[in-house]
Amino acid sequence: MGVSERRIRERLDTRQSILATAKELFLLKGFEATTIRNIAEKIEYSPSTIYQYFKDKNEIFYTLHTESFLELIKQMKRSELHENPLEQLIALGKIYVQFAEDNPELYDLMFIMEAPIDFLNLLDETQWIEGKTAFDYLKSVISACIDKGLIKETDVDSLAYLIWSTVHGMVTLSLSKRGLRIGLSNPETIIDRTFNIFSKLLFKS
Amino acid sequence: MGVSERRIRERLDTRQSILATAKELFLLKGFEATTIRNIAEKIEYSPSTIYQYFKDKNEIFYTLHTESFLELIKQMKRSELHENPLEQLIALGKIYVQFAEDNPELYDLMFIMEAPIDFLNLLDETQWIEGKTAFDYLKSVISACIDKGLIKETDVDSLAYLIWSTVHGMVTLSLSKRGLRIGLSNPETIIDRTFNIFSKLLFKS
DNA sequence: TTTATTTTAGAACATTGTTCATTAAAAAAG
DNA sequence: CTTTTTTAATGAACAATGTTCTAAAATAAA
Repeated sequence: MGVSERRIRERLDTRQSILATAKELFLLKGFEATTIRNIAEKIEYSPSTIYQYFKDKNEIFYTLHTESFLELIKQMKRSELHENPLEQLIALGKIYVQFAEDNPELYDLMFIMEAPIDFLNLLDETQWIEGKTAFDYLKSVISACIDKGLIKETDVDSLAYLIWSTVHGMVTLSLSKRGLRIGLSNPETIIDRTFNIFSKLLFKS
Repeated sequence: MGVSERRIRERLDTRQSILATAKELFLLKGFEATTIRNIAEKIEYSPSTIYQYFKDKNEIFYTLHTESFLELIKQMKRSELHENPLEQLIALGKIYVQFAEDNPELYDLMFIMEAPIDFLNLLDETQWIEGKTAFDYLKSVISACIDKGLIKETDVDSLAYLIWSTVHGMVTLSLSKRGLRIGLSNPETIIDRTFNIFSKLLFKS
């Protein structure tokens, strides 16, 4: 009997349509402005139905956060087009910044909002695998740089954390609108210029 | 007639007690969890009274944000105890990180939350003076380093933005709990170690 | 003492996330 | 084909939120 299989499929479809609609509305109106009732209305279900597919709003956040990491990792792997690990590392930084600029709401979900991490706590997961995967990838590229003598410093953890912090910092200052209106001469190019200086510092040492 | 003066004083007192209570509750329970009704109850006024002193919740946020900057700037000036601008810059970084660790909720308000900046937009203020003041202070210390030949790079704007981004990045990764659970060997010391590497990079170039 | 002004309170509104009892639908069993 | 059981979806309801509005209380001015 393929009946139960069809039912499982239908359930997954409904679940997916909830997620897709949630994502669409989030990107359109932001997280705060998107309500369960909004999502329900769009997929023509009652609000309470959504709670049969997701425990609460945080679980929707968490799921989208996980999905978004798949996309980020995919983008990050484009850096492998470069042979030189140094160029690869620079490409990685640019890809990361680009991803954040292209998907500010998703970036918020992945790296700023508390909801996904709270949900992780609920699951008793000791590791944040999505973040760890991306971080490990960064570390592997840095290790390659070290192996080829392109970077003097050898503490990979700290180096990776430094690089991540820097790009994350630049990106979040932009997203939170703190990078503007502080008297910069060319605010729109500040990330590029800062990125270049940082690269120089990193490789000339 | 000192009557009207007393009334003005009383109004300011009430306003201040609203702010103090708001701050106390924010620090205690976080922003989301603190409601207008909470604040009202604590100062033994009705919720609607608060709206005679503040336009809305965002104005309370904005005012606390401004107050907090006074405290941060005050802390930052402790760096002047050092003679050497290089040591001063390092002290500045440590003070900044310390401030964020000591006052995570306030840091959120000052550098992450949208509310204060939204309120700035409402006021048609083209400049974020609180942020600019702190940023200008950082730039002055960097300029001193450059003048003494302690840093090779000369683009002060970018250098300042780089340093700010890096410490801001480290701090926000901690506050959003993204720095843990990614497989670091000693997560509790990562900020210190990263800070040291960054200092080395900055001054040996 | 009366009038005017300012300050406070109380009730009410629209929205929010979420729950729960009930109904509708579908599948399984007879 | 009918009945029973399981599953899915709904609608009403709850408590809490920020905020507004009208009326009352308190205070100052006349």
